Formats: sequence, structure tokens, C-alpha cells
Amino acid sequence: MSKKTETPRSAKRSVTAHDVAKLAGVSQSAVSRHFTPGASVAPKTRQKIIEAAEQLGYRPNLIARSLITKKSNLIGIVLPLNTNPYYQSILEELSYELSTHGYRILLFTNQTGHDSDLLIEEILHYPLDGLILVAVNLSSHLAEECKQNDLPVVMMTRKTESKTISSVTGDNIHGVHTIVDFLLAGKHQKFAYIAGEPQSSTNYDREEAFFSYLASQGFNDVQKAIGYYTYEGARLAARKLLSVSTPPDAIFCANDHMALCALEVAQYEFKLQPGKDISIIGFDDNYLASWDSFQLTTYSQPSKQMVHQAIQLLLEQIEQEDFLPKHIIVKGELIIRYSSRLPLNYQ
Amino acid sequence: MSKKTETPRSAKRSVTAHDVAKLAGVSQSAVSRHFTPGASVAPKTRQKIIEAAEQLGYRPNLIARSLITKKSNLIGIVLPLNTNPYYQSILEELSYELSTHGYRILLFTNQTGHDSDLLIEEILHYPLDGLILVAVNLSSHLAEECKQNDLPVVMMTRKTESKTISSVTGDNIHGVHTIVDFLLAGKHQKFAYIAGEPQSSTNYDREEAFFSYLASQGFNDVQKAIGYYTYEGARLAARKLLSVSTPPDAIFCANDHMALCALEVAQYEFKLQPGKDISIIGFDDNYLASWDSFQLTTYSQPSKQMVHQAIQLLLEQIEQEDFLPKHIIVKGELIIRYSSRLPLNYQ
DNA sequence: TTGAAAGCGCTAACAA
DNA sequence: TTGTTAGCGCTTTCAA
Repeated sequence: MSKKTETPRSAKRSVTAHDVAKLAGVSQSAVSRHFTPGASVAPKTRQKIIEAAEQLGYRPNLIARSLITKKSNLIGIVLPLNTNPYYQSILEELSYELSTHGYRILLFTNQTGHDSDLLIEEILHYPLDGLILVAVNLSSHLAEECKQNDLPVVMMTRKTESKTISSVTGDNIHGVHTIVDFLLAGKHQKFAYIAGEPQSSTNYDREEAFFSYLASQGFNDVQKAIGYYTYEGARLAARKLLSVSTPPDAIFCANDHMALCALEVAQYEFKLQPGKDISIIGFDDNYLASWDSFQLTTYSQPSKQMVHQAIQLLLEQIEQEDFLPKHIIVKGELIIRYSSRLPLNYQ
Repeated sequence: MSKKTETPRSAKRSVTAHDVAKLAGVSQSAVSRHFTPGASVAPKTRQKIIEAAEQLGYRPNLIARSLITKKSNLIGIVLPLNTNPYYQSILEELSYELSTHGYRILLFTNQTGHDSDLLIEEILHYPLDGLILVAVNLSSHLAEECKQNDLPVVMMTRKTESKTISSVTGDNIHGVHTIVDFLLAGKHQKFAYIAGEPQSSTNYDREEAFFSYLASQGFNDVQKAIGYYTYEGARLAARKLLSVSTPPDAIFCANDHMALCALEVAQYEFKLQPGKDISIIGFDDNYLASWDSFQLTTYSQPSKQMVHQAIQLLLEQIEQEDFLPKHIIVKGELIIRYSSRLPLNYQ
């Protein structure tokens, strides 16, 4: 009784254009045409197709379509989704803006520190229209692979040595210089740096700019601790920097996420009053920075603008045969809040 | 000179199994077999294929494969990616655990408040192996559609009236009762509630439980303001609740995100000391709740466990023909921190 | 173990 | 405007 009969049909057979055609009494290509914007179908035929499709609950299989159109409308996105709130904003904006262009997101998250090459290897098995790498380091080996496969790629908040890959980054140099100028105007005396992932281009740029600019102003005794761009890492780093006899009166953190943690360590563990006893400055202007609990002074990386630029770059690559890689630097601005001491007579 | 010759070839033609076969001097099906785990290929043939594939940089097109295997290894995920940090954790864990099962994520974000029916309509055009809806309300109309299309669906942190869709939710009732018991033990006198999205099942459950349990204990004068599960909404709601002559000494917020905001409003705008002048309690235990700046008392919705359950449920549905919908409630626990007044002699 | 052939669901010539 | 046909890149019978 419960024994299966001749039609197991475990593989779900979805409704196809062929089914609709049969029911409507037209050809399968007529059905295809009806779902192709701008194709010519007689009103009468169209009506029959609409009814049949409606009745069967037919929806064109977009993936099958892509096989022949060579356009999947799929954009791969790789980003670290740890607790750093900045990437949440980036992803949200990517999702929103890509959808307005008719693209869908195939999402890949990479564990921070993991080798992203394996992941990207895997990604190349999908017929993507483009790839956006957020805060991911791309080996020049794989950069070449993407190039060879004609896969448009844009890196966000990172650069690769291979100059063939376009990138959108914040203005690390201008940002750091602005921050240092601000700190110097505030008569800070002892500086420290909480570094991000040492491997990353962003950390390299920010660290290099911070130390060399300070050195040029006569400050050579600048402390450093590595926070690896994580909250936990920053906790240890901040403790280390503050646990000395004469702690710094200014800490620049390579991103906001770490700065927020440093702020808490200074405030709750070392009983220092940010903006008075110590100045803490971040980089990003993530959405927590403006919260009353933090009021973090920071240099902004305008995520909306950067996402917009990245998508424009990607679209250009998709459309143009002979696109030349561009490296866009999006200027931010110093957002002054209460985590830092103001220069006297500051307006 | 720069004029294009006979081969425009603008459509990028990727390397196919056929190309590899030709170069290796074998049939295309041999190539396919080599990339099929467990298929029988002679070592000699295999070697030739490996070399040819390597030379051409061949990778099987996973999407083309899915057309015939009827398995895309794609899971659709819909979730709101506003600034609520809880969903970032959920997405991260979904991504991680799904990848261990060989699944990839097709990501769809829905604007809070937007009609998700249109979005899901769109989603049904993709040959997904499953769909996970996070904090999204699903109309019973579309629930039926999914059922008809044999698309396995699991809802997280929401339920739908249609009992055909499986769900994983936190223990709203137990959570609220635990919270109320704790507040009563702390001798709180005046209660208020900041509501989430009025349409959502979670808000309904929490609100209903909060008000009816308090009423059963003789507290009928309980204030309410709607925060729509957003930070901004909560700000207005908190201000409203606190701007009266005798403000509440206990506010329960329908999620942590709003509770964090309420905490800030109480502290920075109304100069109230949380845990002393006022108790604020949330729901979720998101990653900010434990930060020193907040120390929010809350009832946890263990995201890791919930994600695990949701994926299990989805996998069961994918594998079993005759799966019956399940509704899993994951118990959390009261996490007592400093945003709430402790009962006397509390241990 | 291998290749030929059919076909997944669809689009896009082409001819009628 | 329509149907016929070929074929996207792949897997999977089926015979050899």
C-alpha cells in the first residue's frame, strides 16, 4: 500500500516554459518571448500564455536563462562578517544599490585571517557577472586568474599589488594627516597606534602615514600595539598601551571598531576620561561612533559613496571591453566628537 | 589597424569541458566524469584531463551542472540588514554553517517595513535548494506558493499563520515571564514597554506576554510606546516614556537594539542612572549588550543554536519527501548585567 | 572504461 | 508574428 509505484519522481520537476506552451497551445518559444521584454507577441497569443502561466504558477528559471544569455546577473561579494559593524553597512548598501541595477548577491564570508585564495578559487566556479571584494587581500596570482577569466573585480578598502584590479579605498593618507594635525593642535605629547591586520594594505598605509608624519614633526617615540582590526584584539592592545608608567595621551586606532574598544578600556578599566585625560581617534565613522555612549572622533570612510563608486567601476568593467583598472580614493572628513581633546580656541 | 577583425567575441567565452576534452584527446563526458566524485576514469585518461584542464584553467560551471542535477546548492536568505547588530551575527553564522554543508548563499535584504511578498516572488525565479527567512513576515499566500514549488522554507525569529512553514524562534513567552519575575523581585513599581514592529509575530508574543503577565500580578497601568525595532524609533519612544511627571522605573524593550538606545536616552538625556534610577531590559543578547558601555540585562536568543536548528530543519526538508513542518522554540536565559536594579539579597 | 547521444530549461537565429 | 531548430555547459543513460 505504501509501496512506491512507477513514478517516484523524487526530483521535484518544476513547471517549465514547455508545460505552459502545451497548455496554451503555442510554441515554447512563444512563451519565452512573452517573458522577454520588448519581444513581439500577438495580444491573443499573449493572453493565452498569461492564462496558462498563471494557472500553472510558472516562473522563468533565471539560471537556465543565464546559461544562454551569458549574463547571470549575479555579483559575488566577499567580506568579513565578524562583529565589525562597518561591514554590515557596506553589505547593506551593496545589496540595495546592486538590486537597483538588477543584480543579485552571491555572498561569501571569509574568516578574518583565513586564506581567501581557496575561497576565491571556489567562487570562480560560478558564472558571476562581477566580483566585489571587501576588506579582502587578493593575491596577485588570483588577480591574474580573474583577469584571464574576464571576471570584473573591484576591491573595496584594500588594494592589491597587481595593478590590474580596480579598487576603491578611503583616503588613508589624508585621513591620517588630518588626524595628526588635529592631535598636534591639541598639544598632545605622547602618541600611540593600535594597528589593524598587519597584512592589510589599509593598515600599512595608515601606520606608515601615522609614524612618518609624526616623525617629521619630531615625535619619534610612538608606541604601537596590534589589534588585528578586532574588538578582542584591541582590548589587549589598549591594555598594553595604557599599562605603563607614562601612558600615551593620544591613541590613534586603525579603525573605529578597535577605537570603540580602546575607549571602553580607557574609561572603564583605567578610569580615564576620554577627551580630557586621553584622546582616542578612530577611522571609518561606523554607525556606533556617533552614539552617545561613544562620541568617537574619527575620520570617515563614507560607505555609501564608496559602495556607489565600487558599483560604478564594476558596471563599467562589465560593459566595456577595454576597461583600464582604476584606483579610486574617496575622501572622508574628520568628524570631531568628544573622545578627543579639542585644541584651545578651536572653532 | 585598430579595426576589429572577424572575431569580435565580445561575449566572453569561458573554457568549457568540451575545450578540455579536445585538448586532452578524450570525450567531453570523460572530462565531466573526472570532475564527478567517484566516477570511474582510467588513470591515464585522468592524467591527460588534469593536464589539459590545468593548462586551460578550466573550472566546471556549477550553475550549468545544477540544471541537470536539480541541485543548485544555493540557499536563499532574506534578512533585514539595517543597523541591528543581531542580524549581522545571524548572517555570519548562517554563512559559516551553510558552507560546511556545501551550500552557498543568495542574499536578499529587505527594507524594514517594505512588502516582502514582491521580493519573495522574485526569489522564486531562482532554482534554490532552500530558503531561510530571517525576521521577515511571510504572507500565507506566498507560504502556499513555496509549498507548491516544493521549496523548503524555514523562518527564523518569525512565524506565519500558515502552519505549513517551519520556524525557529526564541522563547518569547518564557523570556518575558523571566524578565517580569526578575523585575517584580526587584520591587519595580511602574512598568513600560517599547514595542517592536507591530506587525511582527515576535512583537505580538512579547507584548502580549508582558502585559498579560503584569496584569495577572495586579499591574494594569503599563505604558507603551512603539520603537519599530529600530534605533531611531526607540529614541522617540524612550523620550516619550520618560518625559512624564512620574516616569517608569522599569522599561522592557522588545529587542536589544532598542534597549541600547533607551539606555542612552535615559542616561545622557534624562541623567538617569541605569540599574539604580531605572531598569532597562532588552531581548536578544546581541554582541553590544555585553560591552562595558552598555552592560545590558537581557534575555538571550542564542543565535548560534537558532541558526543550527534552522539549517537542520532546512536540510531535513531537502532530504525528506514527507517532511512535516516543525516549530522549534529555542530557550534562552536571562543575562543579568548592570542596566537593571538587582533584587535585594540577590545571589 | 569510454564515447555518442539525449536533454536539463532556456534564448535566439531563421524561415515561414 | 510564429514555430522550428540549434545549442548554452553540463550530467547521465546506453552501447560499445
